[in-house]
Amino acid sequence: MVSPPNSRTATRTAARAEAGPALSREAVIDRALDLADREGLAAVSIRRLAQDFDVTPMALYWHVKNKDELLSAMGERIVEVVDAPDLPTEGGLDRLRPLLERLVDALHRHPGSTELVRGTILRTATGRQLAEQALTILAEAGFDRQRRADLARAALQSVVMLVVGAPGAETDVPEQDRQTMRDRKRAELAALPVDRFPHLVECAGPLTECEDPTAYYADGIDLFLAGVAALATRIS
Amino acid sequence: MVSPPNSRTATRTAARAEAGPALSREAVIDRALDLADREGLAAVSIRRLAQDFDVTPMALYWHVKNKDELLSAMGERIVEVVDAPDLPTEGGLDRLRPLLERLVDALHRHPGSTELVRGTILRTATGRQLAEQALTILAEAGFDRQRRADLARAALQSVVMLVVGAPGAETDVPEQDRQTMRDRKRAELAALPVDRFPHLVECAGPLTECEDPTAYYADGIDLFLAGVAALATRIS
DNA sequence: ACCTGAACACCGTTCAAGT
DNA sequence: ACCTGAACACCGTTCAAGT
Repeated sequence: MVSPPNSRTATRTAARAEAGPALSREAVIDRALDLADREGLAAVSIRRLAQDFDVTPMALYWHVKNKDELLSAMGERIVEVVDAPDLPTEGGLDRLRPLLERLVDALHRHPGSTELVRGTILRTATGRQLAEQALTILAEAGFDRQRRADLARAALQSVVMLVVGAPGAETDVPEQDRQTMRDRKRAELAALPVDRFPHLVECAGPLTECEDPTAYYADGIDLFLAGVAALATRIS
Repeated sequence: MVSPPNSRTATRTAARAEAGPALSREAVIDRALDLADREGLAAVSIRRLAQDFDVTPMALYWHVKNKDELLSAMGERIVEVVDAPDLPTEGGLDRLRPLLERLVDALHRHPGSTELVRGTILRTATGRQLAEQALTILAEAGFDRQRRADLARAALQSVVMLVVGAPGAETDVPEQDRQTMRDRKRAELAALPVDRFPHLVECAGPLTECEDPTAYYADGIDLFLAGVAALATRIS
């Protein structure tokens, strides 16, 4: 029994059929994002990705410059899908809300890589568009240059923080271990001495698990907007 | 010419004299924190630390369980130095301010490792004390269990965010390259088309460099407290 | 109690070479 | 244009052995 002349290619093609699309820059980035969501950002390695594509590690270097560039591209990719809203000419600070909501939605699709967004947001087209819109709204609300820069930054960072810091967001650990991890944390808090940490014990549940993500994100955005609105009344 | 019987020990002792204190769990953690501040968290490796102590990598495993435990210990160490204030019985939500201020001060001492705090804060004694105090204040302000859990979490995370997300905080890059990096970013923003990104161009400076850190942190805490205060008036 | 030596399974990356 | 092979310098970690 002899192997067919191109058995190696054949098996590779078969593996690709399982693995999905052929090697390309886009495919690499998407696969890296999925991998990060499933097993954590630490699981993303050039060699691991190459294995998934049934290709040698060096093949990836044709499509991405190096690992740093891959990580940047992942962050940029997450933001680029945001469909930035048109900026109404009226509406005051409330016009910030749709910006933040859309960004949350985009980040929430890839929580495992959301922290990468922090470093890339001002380098992507849509990220810059969102920042420009935020700065415009803040300028019209009367904030000076320094203040609106800080508030725009805080807006974007708060959104990132909401996602990566959500209760029960253990994105650094493989998917199947996450619930175990949450349960362990919760039990740890619940077992604290009640006389010294009554509130921590009482809040063990809501501190370790997010029952209603929609409400969580809405409340998070509310908090930020309430803060900005309060500061705005102080200056006028 | 023969070497003295214990020449190896002698040179090692000499190296230690340069390197500082002898090997110990505390020393390892402190050195790791300093290394992270100078060269970024990525520069912290077991082997690199061992080299700094003039010792084999395996020697470290006597003092720390593994690298993960070292990273946790670094985060815990940063928080443990906080001298949690006594909680006044009166004063309302403003009592949150000293909590956040002291945490900012502590984090600010090790910006390169501050992100590690996110995962360890509820596992340290002082972290739990701060959280318990925050929850107490929020409970007395009338927030329900779910809300005060989310707000306490937001409080601690906002502080972390303020430090790691400060303009010009390029903690992932070696110390000597940071100014260059900031200048590059600023130039990039300033070079954007003025017709499409007028505010981004205008704010290129304040977005990439922090002129007055004290004011920056104070304003950041103000923003959060203003938000919480506004939410508090909505429920009562 | 504290440290070393040898070994293993990973990692990113370069460079010349293949098709 | 796109991929491979070989090689290099790193990394975390285990285990048995030394003192």
